[in-house]
Amino acid sequence: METIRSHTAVHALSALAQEHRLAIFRLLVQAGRTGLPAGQIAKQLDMPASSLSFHLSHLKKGGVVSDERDGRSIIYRADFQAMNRLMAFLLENCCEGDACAPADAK
Amino acid sequence: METIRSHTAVHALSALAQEHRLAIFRLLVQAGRTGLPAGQIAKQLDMPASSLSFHLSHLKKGGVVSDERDGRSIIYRADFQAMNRLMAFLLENCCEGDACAPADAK
DNA sequence: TCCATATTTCCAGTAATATCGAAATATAAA
DNA sequence: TTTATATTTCGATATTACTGGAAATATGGA
Repeated sequence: METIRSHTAVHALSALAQEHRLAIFRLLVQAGRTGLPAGQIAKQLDMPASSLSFHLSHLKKGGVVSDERDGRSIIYRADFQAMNRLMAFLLENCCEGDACAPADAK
Repeated sequence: METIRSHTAVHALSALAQEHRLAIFRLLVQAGRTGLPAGQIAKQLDMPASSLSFHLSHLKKGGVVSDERDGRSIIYRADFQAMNRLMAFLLENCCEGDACAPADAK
């Protein structure tokens, strides 16, 4: 797995660091590979189309979701690879190689 | 492992969603259980004491680091348990129980 | 072509966040 | 008790983010 840069991680994190966007992302996580069209997300989370669109583009720029047009809908999906890279980055080189605190903390 | 609430996750994520704070956090991750005094962090990342303090308190409020006074220094440590909870929350109930996309994406 | 549906872009107002010097606080050493 | 060190709080300013209605764009169906 390739490693990411710090500012890439910041973008991903700030994409997720907002109630609405986190809710959108988690909905997409649950939807899995199938994903969800924007309209479905708007309906399930009860938000105005313009707000949703604003947040979706933020999530996309942050690299944590992808989009694909399907007819007049646009399907959004969580990017699981990106998430795994982000998590690896957060705990990179942890604990100076000692008995690993993250692992023990589980 | 207990589960966290959405707004707890947002606080943790926005704590990490900033270049300086992410750098501080990753430094603390590398330091492991030992942690680092604020002054050491300031020196290694070359930032003004007031800025560092602002960011440290943000990280603390976000629950991703803890602090402990030691003489006139204050030792900061990454909270690995909190991180594990956060990561679990992000991928909660993924993929409707199908073959799991996050696992495959590794 | 003309209309309906799905989504995005634009805009302006409002709110939240980042910065860092100076002053304040807490602890330890002389 | 005076002085030095470590860190935080205050305050003013600058920047960035959030919101949602209205208009624009893209697609598909009649």
